[in-house]
Amino acid sequence: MSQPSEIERYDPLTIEPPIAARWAQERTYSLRPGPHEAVDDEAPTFYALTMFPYPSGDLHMGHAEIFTIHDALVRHLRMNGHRVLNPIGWDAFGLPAENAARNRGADPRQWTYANIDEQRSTIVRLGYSFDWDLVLRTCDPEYYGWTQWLFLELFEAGLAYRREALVNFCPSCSTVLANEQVVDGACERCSTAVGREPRTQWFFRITEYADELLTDLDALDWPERVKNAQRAWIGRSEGAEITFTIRDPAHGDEDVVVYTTRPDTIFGATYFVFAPEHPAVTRRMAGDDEYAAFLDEVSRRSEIERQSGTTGGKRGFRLPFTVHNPFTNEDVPAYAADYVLMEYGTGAIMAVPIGDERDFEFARQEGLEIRVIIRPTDDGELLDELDPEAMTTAYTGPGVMVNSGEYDGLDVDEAKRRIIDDVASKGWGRAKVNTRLRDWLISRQRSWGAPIPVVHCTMCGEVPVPRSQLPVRLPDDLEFQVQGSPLEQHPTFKGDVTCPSCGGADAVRDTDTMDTFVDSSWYFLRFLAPWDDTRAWPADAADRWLPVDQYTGGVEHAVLHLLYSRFVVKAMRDRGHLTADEPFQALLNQGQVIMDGAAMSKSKGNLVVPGQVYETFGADTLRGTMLFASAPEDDIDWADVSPTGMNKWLARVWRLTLEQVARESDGGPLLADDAAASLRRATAEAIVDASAEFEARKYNTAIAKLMTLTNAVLDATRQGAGGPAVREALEALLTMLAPVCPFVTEELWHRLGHGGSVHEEAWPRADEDLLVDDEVELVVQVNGKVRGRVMVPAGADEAVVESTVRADESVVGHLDGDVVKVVHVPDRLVNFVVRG
RNA sequence: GCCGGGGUGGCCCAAUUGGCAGAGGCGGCCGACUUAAAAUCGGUGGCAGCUACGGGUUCGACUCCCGUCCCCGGCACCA
Repeated sequence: MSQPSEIERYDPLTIEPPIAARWAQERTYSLRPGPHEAVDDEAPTFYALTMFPYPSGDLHMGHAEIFTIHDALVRHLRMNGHRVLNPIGWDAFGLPAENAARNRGADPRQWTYANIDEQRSTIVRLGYSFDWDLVLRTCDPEYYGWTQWLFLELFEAGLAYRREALVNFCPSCSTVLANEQVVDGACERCSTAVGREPRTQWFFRITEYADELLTDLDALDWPERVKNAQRAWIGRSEGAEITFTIRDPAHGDEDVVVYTTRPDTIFGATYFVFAPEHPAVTRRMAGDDEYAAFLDEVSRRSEIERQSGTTGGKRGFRLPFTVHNPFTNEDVPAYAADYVLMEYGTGAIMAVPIGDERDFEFARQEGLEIRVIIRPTDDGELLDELDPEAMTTAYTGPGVMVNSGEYDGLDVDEAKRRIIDDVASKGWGRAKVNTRLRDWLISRQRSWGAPIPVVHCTMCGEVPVPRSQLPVRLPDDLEFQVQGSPLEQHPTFKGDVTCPSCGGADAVRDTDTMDTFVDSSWYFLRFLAPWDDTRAWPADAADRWLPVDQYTGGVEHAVLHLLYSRFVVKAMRDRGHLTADEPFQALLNQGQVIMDGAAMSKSKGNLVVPGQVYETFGADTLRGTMLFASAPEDDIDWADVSPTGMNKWLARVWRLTLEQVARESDGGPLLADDAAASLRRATAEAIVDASAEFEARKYNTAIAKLMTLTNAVLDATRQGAGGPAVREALEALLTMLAPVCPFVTEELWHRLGHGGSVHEEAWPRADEDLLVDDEVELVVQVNGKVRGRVMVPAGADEAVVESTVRADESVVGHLDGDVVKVVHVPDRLVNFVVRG
């Protein structure tokens, strides 16, 4: 038997770095031929993608988790014969770089690239098998020139347009603020109250695709909660638009349209509400100081509420005119109130307190009439009439119409249909589908982003920059420590341009940049050929690889990034640049890495960084710990996991392998036949079990199966014996562990005498013959309680089982009384139902 | 309020979807080796009443149904 002292210690810090360096240097994991090349090959293709990181510093634990899950998937797929596209890049434009520039005078480009270099070396060190020939950074002109191309495509399709919108504006800093820079309604830098200022902004017309974005969700293999979040965000509803009339002796009458999902309740409309900024109201109220004050208060308040998440009560303003309801032919009071939003529907509503909780609350608050127009029913049975005095909330359940003229007695659903028909035939309105999805505001008054490729000419108006002049480069010498926009104030960027259309000099560049979500809405396409300076992506490659087969990333992007990417793919499809309908077929949201039940953060002092782990135990231990801690979708509480335990297991695998190597060279003792047979069986079982777990991407339980196999090897070799069965077990163990712990498995594979890489091995197949049993153990239950177990021939029928049980003294004692029924599950259990 | 995910040994967590409740790990305790310690190795976990609680369906329920409690995450005046 080998003495422990002769066995080399497991020393990951020595074995890992050279292997990592070799993989990076030799481009071991580059896809060859590249993704842009068609291959005549039977290997199935698989596009695996992780949400690319933002380079705000070195990798954190969250990155390590997402990359580890992703890399285990990728390596497992490769071993199963897939041709895997596995690129990596950086989402490199954005506010943190600009803030570093403003606050510390750093050059955002240097700051960003330095962080990317750091992240890149950590990625290499941790053994993630990305394709280093397919790398992109969204802040490179070679990338953002094509982001600008995308803008032009959307512009030409009529999907990019400009209109006025309210933006956050700090009067003291004289700059526009992003939403996250507004804290409790004040500027985060100077605490001045932030105003909402109208400014002309670029939008992408994502609402054009609302229906398709909604219906196509059904076919995606995404977590239900993400699909639900998108459904809620799109917010489709069916109803009607109905025209009411403002009765205003002072300014004249005017038609005003409302949107409602409950046209059936129109006879209960006892007042009318406009959004405070509704043009029909602001026009009439111009010069009214009281109204101006109301508007101001409401806009400020809504900003605070939006930031703090509180709802508070409703603010209303009684308007000096009435509104006429075409159905009841009556004039009702008109209000402006903050609970009606200008951006949704038509910005005006008919208020039905009896049937709408918000209207009910406002009516109570203002002492307005609550008119009963529905008689509740339950399964068609009439219930008591509603009593507005006694009600504390609106009634939104089923019922029949009352006090509703010709519609009295109709079921609400029927009334709804009838009223929509009548509205249309009388010319008072029409059926209408609405969504709460708004067009995507992409203008950012920031300078570390892709410039919007448009020139504003006094003669020609908005003129897109010709594709031949892309990219519109960000100047190298931006001065960030200024008030307002650095791009706007740059000496030449804005003004040094002639109109691409008329050639006139009376033109300026647009000085806004695009939302960074634009950058990330198409990067998965650029990966197909990031070096190609003749096109954004090769269409044939897009057809070959899209949609992405597995996208892995955090839930924080449940709506925006994932929705924008879907929109871009559909728009590009309609422009003929690809044929896929969707960017990401399957989505995996990994859990968070937390600490003691709370999010990790520097300020809480509970931050663990990957370096602390891999510099102590090595990358394999970090990776193994991550995957073993929980299923990929579940959170990992770092306080509950044990890198030490993982490290001990890997050291055990190390020792067992080297002992076997030593035995083979010294000619050590062989296992007894029965020990060898039972180890071979354990190996076959482990292959079957672990393979299933890997297929299901349950890496935590997959590792548990590999630990079980390790224990079987340990058990078999306890007396120092070895032989082919041990080698077979170890080789199966190492190949299956390879996707999780790529370094130690590679090293041990070589120690076992193999010249090639373990990562190029095929996934092991179990010898099925080893798994068939002649005899199986059957559980014996009496009245559902386990009373014993018996050995029976595999596949034994009920008669054989029963006679075996009756011959077994240990259980037969429980069988006194009449056996009423026998339930037999072959090879599993038998249950005797006894009475008496 | 709405939507989603949970509640199983001291702890993290499994359980082929209705079929032996504990796989794997952490920790603890006991033991072997050692002069001793570390490392390594072995052993060790719920009694008729056990899977948050109360009912139900079933030969059989962690699993399905009804009700209740608690925890986490997201959305939230969208007419």
